[in-house]
Amino acid sequence: MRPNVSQLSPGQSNARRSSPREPGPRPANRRQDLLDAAARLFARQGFHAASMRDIARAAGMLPGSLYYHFASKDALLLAVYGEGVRRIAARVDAAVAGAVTPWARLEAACVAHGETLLDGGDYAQVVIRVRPEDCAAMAARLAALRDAHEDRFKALVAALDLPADADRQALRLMLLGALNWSQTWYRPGGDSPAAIARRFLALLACGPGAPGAETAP
Amino acid sequence: MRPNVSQLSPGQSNARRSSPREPGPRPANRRQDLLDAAARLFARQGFHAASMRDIARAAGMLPGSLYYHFASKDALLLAVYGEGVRRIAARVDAAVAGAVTPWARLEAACVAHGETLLDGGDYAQVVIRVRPEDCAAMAARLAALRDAHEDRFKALVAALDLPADADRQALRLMLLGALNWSQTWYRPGGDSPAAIARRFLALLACGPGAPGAETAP
DNA sequence: ACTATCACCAAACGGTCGTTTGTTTGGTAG
DNA sequence: CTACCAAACAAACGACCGTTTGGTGATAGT
Repeated sequence: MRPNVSQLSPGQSNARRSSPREPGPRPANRRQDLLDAAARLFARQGFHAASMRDIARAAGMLPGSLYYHFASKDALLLAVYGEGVRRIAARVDAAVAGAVTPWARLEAACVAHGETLLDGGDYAQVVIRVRPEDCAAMAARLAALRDAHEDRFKALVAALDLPADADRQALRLMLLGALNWSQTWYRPGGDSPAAIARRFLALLACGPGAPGAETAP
Repeated sequence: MRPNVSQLSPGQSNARRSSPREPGPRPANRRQDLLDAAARLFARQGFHAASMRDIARAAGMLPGSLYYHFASKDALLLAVYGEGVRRIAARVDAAVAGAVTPWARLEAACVAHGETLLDGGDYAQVVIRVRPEDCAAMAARLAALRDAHEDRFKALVAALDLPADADRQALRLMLLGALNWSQTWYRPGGDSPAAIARRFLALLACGPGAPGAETAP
C-alpha cells in the first residue's frame, strides 16, 4: 500500500517500469527539497531537536506527505548523512588528486575536509554534528560511513616520509579532531577554513616555529 | 508556593534558616542523586534525548518530585554543566600548580583536561557533549562557563617561550580541539588519556619526529 | 499538642512527537 | 474516455514530552 523506495539508492530513477518513460515531464523532485530541508535542520539543531513537522514545513509539505519519500526519521537521517559523507569525500578526493608530494596531498585533503565542514553546506555539517549514537537504529551504518571517509587520511598519513617510530595514528587523530572540532568555534568572519586547515597542518609538521609557508621539510 | 532555591549556588546548604540545624538527621541529599543521574544521562544520550522521566527514574523518584529540586530541565542542565566545568577546571588548576616550566605547565593542563574528559565521570563529559545551543535559554551562560575554563589555556600558551610570530591561537585551538574531539573515538581499552594528551602535545611541540619523552626543546 | 517546613507521591495538564490511514489530485498511458 | 499511479493532502493515532497541582507522612521548633 506504500511504495516507499527510499532505501539508499543514491541515484534518482528506479528501474521496474512498464514502459521507459525516460524523457518524462519531470515529477519536480520534491524529494530533494526534503533532503535539503532535513540537512539544514539536522545541521542547525541536531537530530533530536529537529522534528519531522519542522522538516516537512521547511520543504512546503504536510508531515504525513514526508513518509511517501522516507520510511522513517532514521531513514531520512541516513540519507542525509550518506550524502554528507559523499560530498566531503568527493571534495577531498578531488583535492588530493591535484597534489603530488605526500605532504602536499595531506595538506590538500585537510583543506578540502575543513572547507567542506565549515563552508560546504548543511550535508557536511550533519556528518560532524550528528553522532551515530544519536540514532541507535542507524548507529552502525552511520559510523561505517564516517569511518570509510576517515580511512582516506589513514592512507595519506601512511604515505608520509617519517621516522619509523613516528606516531602516525596520533597525527591523524589530532589533525582530524582539531578540524572537526573547529565547527564549534568557527565563525565566517575571521580566517578562511583553508587558512585554518593549513595552519593546523603546519603546526603539526613543523612545530610552533615559523608560520607555515610550505608544509614539508 | 514552591521553595525551589535551585538557582546556581554550587554549595549545598543555602542560608536563611530560622535555626542552624547543622547536625540534623541528614535529609539524605537526594538532590545530589538527581544531579548524578542527570549528568549520566546527559553525557550518554545528550540533552534532548534524556527525558525528565528517565532522570527521575534513575534517581529513584517520580517525575514531578524532580521539580522540587530544579525549576526546569534547563536549570538542571545548567547545574550539571556548571559542576562539570568546575570539576575540569579544578583538576587542571591543581595539575598546573604542580609544574614549573611553561611547557610542563601546559602539558600538565592538557593531561588533566584530557583525563577528566575521558575518564573523569559524567559531569565533565556533559561539558563537551552538550552544546550550549542545545538549550537556547541557557546558551549564553553555558558558553560563558566553558569559555572561562578555556581561558586558562590562553594564559598557558601565552607563557610559552616562542618566536614572536608564532600562532599561539592556532596552537591552543588545535590542542583543545583534538582533546575535546577525542571523546568521540576514545575507548577505555587502549592508550590512557594521559598518554593521548602527552602525545598530542609532543606532536605539536616537536613535530612528528621522535615520540616525545620530554616535551620542551 | 500544634504548626510549619521539607521532601516527596499521585495524578494529571496541554502540547508535541513520530507515524498511520484514507482520500484526493494531476498528469500519463492504453 | 477510462484506468492508473505517483505524490500529495487532511486528519487523526497512541505515546511521550516538560510541567503543574494538590495532597501526605515525617521531622522539628515552640
